[in-house]
Amino acid sequence: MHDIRLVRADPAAFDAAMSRRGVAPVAAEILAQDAARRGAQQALQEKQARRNALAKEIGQAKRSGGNSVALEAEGAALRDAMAALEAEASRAEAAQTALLEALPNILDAAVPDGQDETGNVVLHQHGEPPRPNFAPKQHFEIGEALGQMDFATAAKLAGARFTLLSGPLARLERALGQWMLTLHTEEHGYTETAVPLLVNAATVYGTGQLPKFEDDLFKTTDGRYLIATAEMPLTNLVREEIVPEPTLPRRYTGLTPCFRSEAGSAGRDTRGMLRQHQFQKVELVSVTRPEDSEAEHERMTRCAERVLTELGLIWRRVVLCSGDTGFSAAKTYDLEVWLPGQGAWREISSCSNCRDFQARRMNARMRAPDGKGTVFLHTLNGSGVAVGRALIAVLETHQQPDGSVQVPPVLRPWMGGIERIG
RNA sequence: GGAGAGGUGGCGGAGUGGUCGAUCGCGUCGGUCUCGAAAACCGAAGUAGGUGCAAGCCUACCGUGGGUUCGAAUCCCACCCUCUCCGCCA
Repeated sequence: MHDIRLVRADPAAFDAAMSRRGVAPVAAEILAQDAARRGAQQALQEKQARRNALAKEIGQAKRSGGNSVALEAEGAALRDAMAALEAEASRAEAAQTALLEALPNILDAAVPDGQDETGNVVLHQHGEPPRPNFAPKQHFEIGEALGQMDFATAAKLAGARFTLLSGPLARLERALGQWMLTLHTEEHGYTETAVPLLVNAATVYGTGQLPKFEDDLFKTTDGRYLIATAEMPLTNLVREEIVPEPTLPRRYTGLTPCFRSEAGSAGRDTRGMLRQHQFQKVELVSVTRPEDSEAEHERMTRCAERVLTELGLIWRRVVLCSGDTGFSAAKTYDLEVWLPGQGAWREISSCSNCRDFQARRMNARMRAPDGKGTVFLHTLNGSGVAVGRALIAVLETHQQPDGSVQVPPVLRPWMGGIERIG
């Protein structure tokens, strides 16, 4: 959500910022609604003031036994006049809000221009894609050969885009999640948080998936939504709060299933467990003072990168271009991992600085430094990392010619000490 | 799911149609006193919108949204949430 004052102050700059997002100019219409709202509100408030004065006079008249018939008649007329003004004020406000809440966040100046993912820019690479002396398999070939990854049975249970893991692979998924959570809580200062997986509309609105992206979510019969990411509940922890500044930054992490209804709708990645309706993810969320979010963004991304490094994966950091950056984000780093079986870089983490965009939607604030009023917090979220995709990367990266898979040393304590699967 | 009670300012808790944005207590902040502190006393202190160069002024907000009324924290309706008891249940 944008600050209307930003639009008022410089409509052209606002339209220019939106044009980077491919949004047609909207400032003029926003300002028209704003003017209509203010006009109606001003007139309404004058009448409200008169109504309050009348009510007092009538009260006094009645107490002293006087006649108040004329005053009451004026009040009745006033009430009717106010109804129209009130309707106009709320109509204009709703129209203005509808425009503002549908607009994506303003991009950071450092975000490169580009239409789609081909415009993203690689900033850093860790390791080189290896050239193994055997033909590396894709994760589903490895998992199915092991007899521990079963898509047919998952389809029987739930349909397409679900995965059934069993035995050591099921345990490997658990080990990955447990190890990541422990790393972030014990070494990165995040607070482990167990959250509801079903959330209400206000929560979904707060992080920006509503109202525009409702179709991407699973909705329950009672009007709730399955979380698409733990970002939703974790970020909304500060919704409608005025957070004491000394408690910032707040860093939350959680391991949750994520549910995405849109996954697979484009027909991409139809084989394997890369793109599923349900997957596990360890999420990182930070809430900071405005001046700290940029540094926090770097820090958060490094926390996610450490996960990949310690798993022995080949990865690179990419800054998303204007056309690929998500709705709520001002700037996003994707971490891409090299998948030897697929022979491609694939996203395994996405770390975004949303600045005050979500905080405005949530009304999440802290006291202003000068003591006058409040300022909106900054929120950030990142995968630390996607567990399902980490499983894929571990399988493809550490596969052996005989079809077995080496367990990365950091996971062995979580795997009962075994060094190899298969 | 059934029955009942309740949601008021940071917290507790008054207030059941008219100077109530709201008594009071606690907590917080500033001051007086003190060598310093405590106590005591005095004072300050919500959020947002509109308007104004500003000081300020106006408006809204007593869970949320409607309604009744000249006037609603107070009456009516719906919804949300909390608590107690019963039932069911991992």
